[in-house]
Amino acid sequence: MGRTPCCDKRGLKKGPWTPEEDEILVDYIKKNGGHGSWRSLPKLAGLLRCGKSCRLRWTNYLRPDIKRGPFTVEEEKLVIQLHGILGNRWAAIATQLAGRTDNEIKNLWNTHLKKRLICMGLDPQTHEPFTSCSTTITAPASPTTRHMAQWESARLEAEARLSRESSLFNPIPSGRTDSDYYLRMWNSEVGESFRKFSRVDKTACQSPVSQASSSTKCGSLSAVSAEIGPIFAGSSTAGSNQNEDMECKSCKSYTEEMMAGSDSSSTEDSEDSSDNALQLLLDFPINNDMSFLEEDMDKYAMPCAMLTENSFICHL
DNA sequence: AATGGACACAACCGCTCAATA
DNA sequence: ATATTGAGCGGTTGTGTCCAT
Repeated sequence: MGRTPCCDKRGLKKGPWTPEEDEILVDYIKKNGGHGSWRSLPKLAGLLRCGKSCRLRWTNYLRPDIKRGPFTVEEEKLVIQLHGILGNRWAAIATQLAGRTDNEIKNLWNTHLKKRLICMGLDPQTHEPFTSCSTTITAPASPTTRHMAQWESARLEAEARLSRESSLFNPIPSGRTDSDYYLRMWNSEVGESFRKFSRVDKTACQSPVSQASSSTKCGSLSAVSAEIGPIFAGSSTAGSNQNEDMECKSCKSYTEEMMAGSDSSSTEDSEDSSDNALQLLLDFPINNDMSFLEEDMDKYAMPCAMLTENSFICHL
């Protein structure tokens, strides 16, 4: 089927919008209680712009609910976490960040976060360590890289468990994509537990790994939280400060903080629960026991996209 | 002060999808 | 069932700004 151009481009203006054009567009939308048909809007409003251009200008810049200004640390963390689940689905990610546009998030990712992950030795697309191979996971050479690989492994395990536990209660409806499912999950009670425990919970930090392994069979939401908590709390404490792992603005400083966190864990009071959590993370087996993924795979209907996205799990 | 590279952001392009005739 | 259209999405590019040399 052929495609006609969205508009007759002859005589239409391109490039940056002027304040006058912005005003015309905003006035028109205000007066008409909405944009109506984008295709006809430019003509009706008296703009020499393509409808597509008007829509983009409105949704990315002029909309009254747009939140301007730099991204907060929490927002950056959320983008990274959601990207790990949703991939490059910027619009879907944007729905989780009030006032942020897909374009803005995409730019943030391409200019900051992607580079940060690369510096951390992680593939920005898969969030896997670059060092992983198709059959085995080998320990990265440097402690920092190894640490990040462990962090990622912990994240993937938590995601997998979260998925499996949640699927017991909310089977994926047919016709919905896996990532939609994860987004829904993210907004669910389970996701809330996930997010809550991604912040440091010192009590949970003291929970041993055995708690996590035993809870995989109990199927309760609290159990999911209990097992995710220690893992993510551990990851969060890996930085020099709790929950500060994404705060540094450069890869260098980030790496330094990671190193500082690792070093301190061996010297601080062993009763410190956050240190216990850090130790737990550092002791996370590099040849991770992912057997939990193989158990009753069919029964739990692990979404294939996730397995593909986290390909090394697939190959274990 | 001039210049060139890096960076950040806005905007455009092309594709896909859903709705509709 | 098929063709057409409008809207939305993600990738890419263009441009302005900053900073180091």
